[in-house]
Amino acid sequence: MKSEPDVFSYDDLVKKKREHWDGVRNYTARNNMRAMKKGDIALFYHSNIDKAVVGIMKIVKEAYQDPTTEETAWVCVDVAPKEKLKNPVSLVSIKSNPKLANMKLIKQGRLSISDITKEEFDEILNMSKQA
DNA sequence: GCCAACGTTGGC
DNA sequence: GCCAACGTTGGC
Repeated sequence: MKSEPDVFSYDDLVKKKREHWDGVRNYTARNNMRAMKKGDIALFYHSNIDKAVVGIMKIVKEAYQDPTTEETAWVCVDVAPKEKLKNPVSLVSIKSNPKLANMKLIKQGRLSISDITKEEFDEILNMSKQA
């Protein structure tokens, strides 16, 4: 899940303990949120300035009506911080890792919420443990 | 600041 | 139902 860090960063989430992931106005991203289950984990990606995966979150509330709009088409989920990565995993390093060549993050760059395989997730975690 | 990618909208 | 025009996102 992507956010611009100058608007809402992983550290902001840590401070707030939990937050609604609202304002999504893209059907694919919305469908991905609808597929989320309570207890699922997700990566927090800083777009624009950082361009790096910075932390792990967990889904604490499944998709419900987005309070920022009257339109019933849109939903949000609630997320909470789980673990901050010791070393952020940059977009450049993700792109240079052949195991991650098929990641939606790369293949569909504009999509703000994309799904990820367990293999990709584990690979990102591995990379975050290296300096 | 530019541009590529791509989703959305509206005319036909 | 197709497609051109337009708007938005995000990397560079």
